[in-house]
Amino acid sequence: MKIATWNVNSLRVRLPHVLDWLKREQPDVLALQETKTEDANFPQKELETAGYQAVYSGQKTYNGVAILSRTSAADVITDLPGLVDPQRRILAATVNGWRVVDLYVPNGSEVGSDKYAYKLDWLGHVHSWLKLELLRHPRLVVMGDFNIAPEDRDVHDPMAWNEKILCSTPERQAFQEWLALGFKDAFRCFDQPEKSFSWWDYRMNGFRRHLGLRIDHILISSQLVESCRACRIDVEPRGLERPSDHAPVLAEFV
DNA sequence: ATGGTCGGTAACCGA
Repeated sequence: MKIATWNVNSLRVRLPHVLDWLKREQPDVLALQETKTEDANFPQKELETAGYQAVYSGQKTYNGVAILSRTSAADVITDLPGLVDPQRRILAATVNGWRVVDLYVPNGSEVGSDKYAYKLDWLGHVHSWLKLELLRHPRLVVMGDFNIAPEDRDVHDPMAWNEKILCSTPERQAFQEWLALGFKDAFRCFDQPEKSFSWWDYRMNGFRRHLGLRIDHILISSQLVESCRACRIDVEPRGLERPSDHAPVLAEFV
């Protein structure tokens, strides 16, 4: 079983990269964020031709999540009980006996802003729901764009980012509270290169200068830890012409 | 030096 997550920043623009990457990596599951595509315009045909089924929860201009899979997805959820939110950021489905949760966590804009309050509130709601989801589905994967760099080693310049958005203590605390439910950060289950990042700002030549953050994550439930064999970030697509600002993250299981 | 670059959509907003 090979699973992956990728914030594509517009599926329409990135479809060629996604199709190339699917062909090369052949994941069983790929969770996408920021598809920015209404469901009616979802490129179902192109993905089917590549051998992938898709479930999705899209909206125009902003947000949008999708789960691509080789086998069919069941029990699809797009909204949480008690969380009324027009923003399409959540998608859960059962694939091949695995519960897969695809999240596009709010960015939060700036510490102290309305969007920041929304982010923390959202993280709290999802925390409560994940607690239940973990009871229902012992084999649970939660992956996506978390918009949180969990530790200073996940930040190219921790001093510059100190208590800034994506790095603030309340955000990191929320991440730790999720882990405390019984998840492991798959990436940290293995030795990794220093300065491993998954997102680089388009501005300031961020990628070329390695000015990145690790904000895209794969959380795995305890039951899956034993069978996890690898987790890595594939920086290759970030170097392509007209790239997403995020790189895909993959995890492999026996 | 508080900038810069994308994507979507049509003057800016969000990231």
